[in-house]
Amino acid sequence: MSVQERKERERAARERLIVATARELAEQQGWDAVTTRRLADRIEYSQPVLYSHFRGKREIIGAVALQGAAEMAAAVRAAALAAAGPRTRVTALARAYLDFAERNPAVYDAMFQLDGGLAFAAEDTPEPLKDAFAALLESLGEVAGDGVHPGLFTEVFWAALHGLATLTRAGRLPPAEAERRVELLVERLAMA
Amino acid sequence: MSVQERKERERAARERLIVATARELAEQQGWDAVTTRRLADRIEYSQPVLYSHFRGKREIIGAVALQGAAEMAAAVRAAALAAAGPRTRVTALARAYLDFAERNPAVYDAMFQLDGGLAFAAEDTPEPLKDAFAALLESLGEVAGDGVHPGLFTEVFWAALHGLATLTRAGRLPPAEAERRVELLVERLAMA
DNA sequence: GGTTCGATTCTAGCACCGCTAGACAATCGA
DNA sequence: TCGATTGTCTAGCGGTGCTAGAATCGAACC
Repeated sequence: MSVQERKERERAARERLIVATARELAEQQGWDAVTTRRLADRIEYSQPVLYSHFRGKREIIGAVALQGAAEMAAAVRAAALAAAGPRTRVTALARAYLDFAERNPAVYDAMFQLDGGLAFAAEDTPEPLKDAFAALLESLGEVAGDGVHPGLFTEVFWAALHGLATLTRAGRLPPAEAERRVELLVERLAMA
Repeated sequence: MSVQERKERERAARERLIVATARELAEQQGWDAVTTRRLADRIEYSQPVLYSHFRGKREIIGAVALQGAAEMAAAVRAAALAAAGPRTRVTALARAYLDFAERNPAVYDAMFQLDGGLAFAAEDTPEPLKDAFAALLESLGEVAGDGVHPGLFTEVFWAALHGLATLTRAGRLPPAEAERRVELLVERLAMA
């Protein structure tokens, strides 16, 4: 009985170790460096062990993505909570979002650039993903403006943030004026 | 003399064939299917021939990206030219951009999602890329609004379009309301 | 026209990838 | 203590991007 439970605990711990190690390796050297061999080596198990926890590499990426979604939701909510009015709340939210993307590039990639085998905008979308969107909606909905559907507005605002995040990180936009771009975006999109 | 020229022509033709074939294969089956072996097979040459034209696979992706940038610039300009006022011009531009991304997903990926080894927002940025941005700037600059730097405004608008394009295609945004999102974006961002 | 020689192309192979079958070892229940 | 079950590993498959060196071709000269 207790033996069974101990095994399950150990197994769960190992699974967390795999995800944490994959994330760490990805942040350190990029997702290309996250090979099943290297990952297995780091957790000090052989390759097939990974496949007893996950169907394959993409599912590991998906696990990192879910973890990231939860953290991002928390970060966004924390930033929004610390701000006073709707307008400053949106600015804080935008900064928090972009800050998260900049500080966790590999996790952000797992969430939005790589194929983690996750469903989006569907019934079987995992809870953390839906919640991350909900976190955006909470603050953005109140500045959608009259007659504008809050969900639709959130999608547009989110897309803009996503575009800024990815283009900036890919070197497509000069980093120097990132802050001015955020200000312009909020000023125009958010109806105070 | 003429022999040398003929050889150069043939060589240039083969290079175009490589790029066109890579693009075609990528659009048909995705970039994952574009392996050096398959590509070599399709052009009816052996693998090493590819490496006498390009340093590696990433440079082939880069070549497709440049081709795509030129086409996108043309598409955007054509759409803008056919529209009357500044506001309708911007709407037409946005639709043309998203339409290009949707109809040429592999090319769009080569331009913005994959590593084609191209420099951006720098001195050594290839001409087609600078020109594509210029095409956006031409129409977007006139709706930047008072006191807003046209370049900065273009960057923000472009980022929003890029976000919509990528999130939609990745299944992160429901395709049904794409048009409404464009309308909302233009309505808010563009100062008529 | 035959021969030489340089440019061009190919064959074969490297190290690595994601993934898996089957051998082996450790652990549990009787 | 023994047998069965569970867990883990070794070894290997077919694939990847890329390259060294062999082989072939074709242009130029005698």
